[in-house]
Amino acid sequence: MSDKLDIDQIDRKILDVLQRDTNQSIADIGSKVGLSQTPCWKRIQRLERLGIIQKRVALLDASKLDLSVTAFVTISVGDHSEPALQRFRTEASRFPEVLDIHRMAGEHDYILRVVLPTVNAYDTFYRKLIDTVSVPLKKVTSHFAIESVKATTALPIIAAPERRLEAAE
Amino acid sequence: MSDKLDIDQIDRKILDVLQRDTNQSIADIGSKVGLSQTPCWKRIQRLERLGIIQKRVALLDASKLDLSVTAFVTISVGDHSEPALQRFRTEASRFPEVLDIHRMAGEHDYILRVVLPTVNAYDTFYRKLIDTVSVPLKKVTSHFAIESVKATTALPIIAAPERRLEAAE
DNA sequence: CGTGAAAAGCACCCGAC
DNA sequence: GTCGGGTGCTTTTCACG
Repeated sequence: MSDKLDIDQIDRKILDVLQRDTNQSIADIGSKVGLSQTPCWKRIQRLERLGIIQKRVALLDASKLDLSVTAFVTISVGDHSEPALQRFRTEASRFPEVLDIHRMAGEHDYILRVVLPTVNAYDTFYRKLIDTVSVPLKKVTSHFAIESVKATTALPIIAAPERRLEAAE
Repeated sequence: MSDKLDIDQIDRKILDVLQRDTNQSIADIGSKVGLSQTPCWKRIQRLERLGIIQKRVALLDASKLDLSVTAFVTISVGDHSEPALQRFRTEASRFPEVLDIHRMAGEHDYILRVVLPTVNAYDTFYRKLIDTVSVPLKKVTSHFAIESVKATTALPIIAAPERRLEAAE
């Protein structure tokens, strides 16, 4: 009824292919990982059943949707009681502009990644956030990203690809 | 030959559905946004052609893949000349552990989001990074995430859903 | 934009090897 | 694990209103 969580190298290859592009037939994926349709399909089913494949989604181009401002907000809360923390989390999570919330070790309690159309909108968001969480925030600092150098959702699951020696050197 | 970048409310609904789950038939999506198959399909094609839908991917569960450590690394580079910056970017981008690189305004030059199996692995990564970029780094600070409170790839594209009044208040 | 429908491809599920 | 095959859903493409 339940599977062990054994993931071999072929499973990892399948995952790596899928986390980069799900627009491929199972036969295609199979040939990329050295498997024929049937077993490849079975493995994918299993990986989905195990929850290792969480979901399949479309990634959109933020800049083409008027969402050019990314900000990281570091927050130190003033009240560390459980109910206060819980309230902070659920309230902050409600904002669709807040894509990620990480609880941190050390200096800050939380880091939020926020995406918005303009810096102006950030100001509005910022006030609404402080208002809504109804928890005293000790320190809130905003850091704005100007440019995205790299952005991927693909996890490093293949045994770190050996860096090839540059041919041109 | 080319389309204007006009996205109406129905397009946004389609995008919102797709950025949460691509495992649905076009008929399903259509019914969710109030469209029948054919026009819904045509809109999706257009959104793909325009590059607003960048790609379709599988999202994996990092914790089930032995990738429980997330770190944010803030970096200030010592040499701001173009070739040095360029070298830093391309070299840092090569690391599969580095999921995101943002160029920042203000205090830090860059923020990296790094995913790794253990804190031990972070140490190895850290040294390799400093070694590889071969650019003097003025200041490198590591911030570790202990817990993920929220994590989504879904952009806030629907006109901010009005916060409903809580019924229980 | 809608309907209806046809063609092709694919996911999905066999059983045999 | 492989292969071949079959069924039904879906995508993709029509014609027509």
